[in-house]
Amino acid sequence: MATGAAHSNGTTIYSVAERAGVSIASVSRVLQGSTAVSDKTRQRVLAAAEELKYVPLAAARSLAVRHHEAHGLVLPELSGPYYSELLMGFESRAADLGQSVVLMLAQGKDDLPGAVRKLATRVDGLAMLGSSAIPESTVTALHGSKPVVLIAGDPRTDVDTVTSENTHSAEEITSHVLGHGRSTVRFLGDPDSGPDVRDRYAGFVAAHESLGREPLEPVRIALRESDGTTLADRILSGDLQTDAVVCANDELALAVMKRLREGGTRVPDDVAVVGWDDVMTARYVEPALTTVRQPVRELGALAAERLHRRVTGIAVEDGPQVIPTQLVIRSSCGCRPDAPH
Amino acid sequence: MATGAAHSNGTTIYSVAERAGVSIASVSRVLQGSTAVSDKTRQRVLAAAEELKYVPLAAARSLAVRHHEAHGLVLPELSGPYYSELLMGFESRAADLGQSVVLMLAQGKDDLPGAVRKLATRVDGLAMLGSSAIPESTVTALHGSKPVVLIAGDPRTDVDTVTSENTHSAEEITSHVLGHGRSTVRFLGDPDSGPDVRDRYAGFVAAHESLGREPLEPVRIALRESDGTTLADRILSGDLQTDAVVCANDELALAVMKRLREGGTRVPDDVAVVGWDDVMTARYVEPALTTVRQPVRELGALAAERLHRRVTGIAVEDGPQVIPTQLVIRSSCGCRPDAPH
DNA sequence: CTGTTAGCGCTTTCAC
DNA sequence: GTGAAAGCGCTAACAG
Repeated sequence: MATGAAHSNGTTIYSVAERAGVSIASVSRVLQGSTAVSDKTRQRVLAAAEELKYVPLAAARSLAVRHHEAHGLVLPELSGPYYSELLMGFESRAADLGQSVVLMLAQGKDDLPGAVRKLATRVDGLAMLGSSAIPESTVTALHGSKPVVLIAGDPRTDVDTVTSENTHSAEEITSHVLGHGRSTVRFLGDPDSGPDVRDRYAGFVAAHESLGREPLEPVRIALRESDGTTLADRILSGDLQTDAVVCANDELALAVMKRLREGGTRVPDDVAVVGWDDVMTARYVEPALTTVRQPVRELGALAAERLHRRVTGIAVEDGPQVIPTQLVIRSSCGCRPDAPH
Repeated sequence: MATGAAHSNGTTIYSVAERAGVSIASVSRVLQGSTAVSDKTRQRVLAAAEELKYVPLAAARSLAVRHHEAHGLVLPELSGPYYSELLMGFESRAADLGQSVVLMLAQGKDDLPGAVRKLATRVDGLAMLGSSAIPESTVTALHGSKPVVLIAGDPRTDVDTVTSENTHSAEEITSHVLGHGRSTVRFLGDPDSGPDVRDRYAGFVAAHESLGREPLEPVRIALRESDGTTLADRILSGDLQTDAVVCANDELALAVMKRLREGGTRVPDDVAVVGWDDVMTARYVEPALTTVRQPVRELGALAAERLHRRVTGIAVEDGPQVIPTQLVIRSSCGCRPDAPH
């Protein structure tokens, strides 16, 4: 075989071997930290590799070893701090484990299943977010051929899942609002948009029931600023009656609160507002937003680790992994600043 | 050669060929949309591929064609909306161009140059952000072996660069503040932290000079919330005198403004505050933040496209590419709400 | 139009 | 301990 040129650096295992005066097998051995190699050979190879700044071509290595040392991650999109944090956690842990991460955003792909299958072709496994943007069928189809871990999706028995706690925290924050003496508290968000919103609504319902109260139907709107504004207008116009809203995320809560105040409604006096996520803005607004903080970065890290264990075949305790969240009491719920509860 | 099993789907080009009753060459041909293939063969192959859900193994293909159909992107980190937007734009355009994106975050890598070299091994080219977190030497080293495009870095002649406009906008926003009759306006941010901050300061200086005023030295602090708070304390204590601050980003501006108000200083009456980026929070705070909006997503898309052109050898108009920004006047500069200028 | 075959760069037996 | 050689799955000449 010829001493192939080409490739990024231009240097191949052949160049290194030649330079070191050994066979490519030896080069491969020392670079893989493999078995017995004489110290002399090792030195020569190391030196040559260093001088040539040799880095094995990933594709060639992948083909030979039949894995990619890369994790796939598919997220709906990237707006807001949630996905970014998740991604940071994921990338960080993946990198620690020596895995590259190839990222794919579902948004704007017209053939998501196809794109995912193509993605699967260059990674050892993939993590994907459970949401309406990423149909469960997509993960089901993959599972069996490649390890998959579902993030913030439905706990399933057939696929690894990592989630942050939803139901209990939702019950807690709802109870807190109810505890402020509110009578008509509404849940803002569509339980069908994804497992997390669904579970938060479940907690909302539970809080009511444990007090013997009748929970209201959810107000099914998307978790975007614009939807919050529109909704606030409905409250202002008297179209929707309420004295407290439990929002499925902060973006929504913030938008509602802002518009409500612009319209002359007092928050929390007239209507209390609470959110979910604890985004940066939450503590900047007046009144500061009561919300639930999720350890999102950790969630991402966990997903990467879990995936890696599956890929490498390390035994993994089965079952869904759920990590706890934290209620953050500020003022928008009716508590006074710096004097919660 | 045996009919290899293995791989994600388990199906290889051999399985497809066998199933279709043709040679692997024919399979490859129709799948590459290559030259003359009989309609009959095409149908059979297509059918077989479909039934087997065959997707070529990326590594094998890469090795054969000697490119990866993937773009690398290295970012410092991912907090705040800036990088996320950039990434979304990049991913979106890259996907449109049929490129996967493998992402690397500089943060936390102790051997960044090494990591980048390894990354370079699995992509056709990479885009990286110009910042102090990613030394220019890193890109210089790569350039020559792989196409590189620098985002928001120093316009260089040896490397492709895409940037959003800084100096002129900075001059504009500073002039605006000066126009409000402020006498001691300060620039918050470290010009040495990166090309963008440096250019913004240059605009700050220019604004002063064109009015025959003496610009103050920059207050060199990092663009983080905590640094803003600390700085606001210095103003409150009288340690630092000023009646207007031009901040190098919104996060900083927001933090300063918040602390100032907590300390009883009126914004904008006592001190005006303006920022840069137009993050979500900017329009939620009271007073709403005057700032500069950057088309960040577009910047990312541009980077992906430029990179792709380089990779594929399409002729590219040389020279730095800079896209315009937009001054967003709200109230924190001294303008009254809904009655700018 | 189609099949055979020679690599792409790397890992890994298998002999020596 | 070390080299020769056989693949990994795919593409691209090269003959028919």
